[in-house]
Amino acid sequence: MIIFFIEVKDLPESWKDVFHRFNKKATSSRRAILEVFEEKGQHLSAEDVYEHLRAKKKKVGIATVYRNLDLLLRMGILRKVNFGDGREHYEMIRRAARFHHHLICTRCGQVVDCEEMTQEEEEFLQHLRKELEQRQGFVIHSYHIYFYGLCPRCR
Amino acid sequence: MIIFFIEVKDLPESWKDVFHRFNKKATSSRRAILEVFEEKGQHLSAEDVYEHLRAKKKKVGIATVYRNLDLLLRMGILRKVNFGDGREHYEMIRRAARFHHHLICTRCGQVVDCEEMTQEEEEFLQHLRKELEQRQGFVIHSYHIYFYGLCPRCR
DNA sequence: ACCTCAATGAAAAATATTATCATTTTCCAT
DNA sequence: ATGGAAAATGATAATATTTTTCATTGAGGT
Repeated sequence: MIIFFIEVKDLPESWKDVFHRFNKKATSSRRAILEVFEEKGQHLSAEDVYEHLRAKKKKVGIATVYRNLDLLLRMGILRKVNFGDGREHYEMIRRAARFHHHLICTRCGQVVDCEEMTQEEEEFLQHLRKELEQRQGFVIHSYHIYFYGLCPRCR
Repeated sequence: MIIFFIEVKDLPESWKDVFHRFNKKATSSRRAILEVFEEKGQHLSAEDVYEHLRAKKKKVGIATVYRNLDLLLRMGILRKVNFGDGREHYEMIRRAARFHHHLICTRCGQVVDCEEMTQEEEEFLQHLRKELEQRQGFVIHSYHIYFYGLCPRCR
């Protein structure tokens, strides 16, 4: 019984610890924003997040949304992605580890997440990464592939 | 003598034909913008292009720069690239064919073009493309890889 | 429970991009 | 070459997105 209690209490609380590790306050806005990403998932713009929060009756100012998207970015919880529609989008890196690439329809703008790669693909990219690191003197910590084309409906 | 004349006259004129094929006028602004990309090269923002034009004593309104970047995009001469700095950048596709990836320093924002890939790399990406096309029902016409990390000075 | 400082909301400001419209330029037909 | 129709441009206004300001609120340590 006690073990059960610790489990359900501990799991949703873990973000709090993350904020504390960064000397940031685990405010209700921040938790609500993370909740949106966990529920609604992929690549949301600031406006998207703002709207989803309103839909959940959780009013957070748009400036706070922007501030916290940037914070979560610097904390390494979100990453920026861009589909050429004039606004920045964000997605959880935890999710990005599984859904790595993006396929973008250049006609209707639809964006599809592509699931994880095969072993072979993973190895290839490690190889390419090492080669670029040597050639350019960079330390590469991540990468992102965008594929452009026409979706089933537009082709 | 006649042949010589045709040659030097024809080569710099070829953009004119491209515009005509699209039923667009080969105006001096348009040619000046293309000249900037041919001289200054990679991934310029609208503002970058505008500044380079002024430096060349060629005054083109910023609105015209935006309009023509969009036109050249639709004509398939430029492509958009994005480095998360809040503005769109453009580069020539002709050049993109050789300089394919981008390496972005997440600390100072420096962007490095990476030269063309090996045969092996090219084959791998063709393979990945075909697989995605089948899995998602897309027709993929291009792709773009961004690598993120720290440049030699920031590491 | 209090106190401090970070976080927030509302609104203004800064940036980037697009639309409007009168004027200029291209280019086709003469 | 010249004239005229239509497209392109410049200047500016409008819009969209993101950031800043500053007074007020709230989190979390004591």
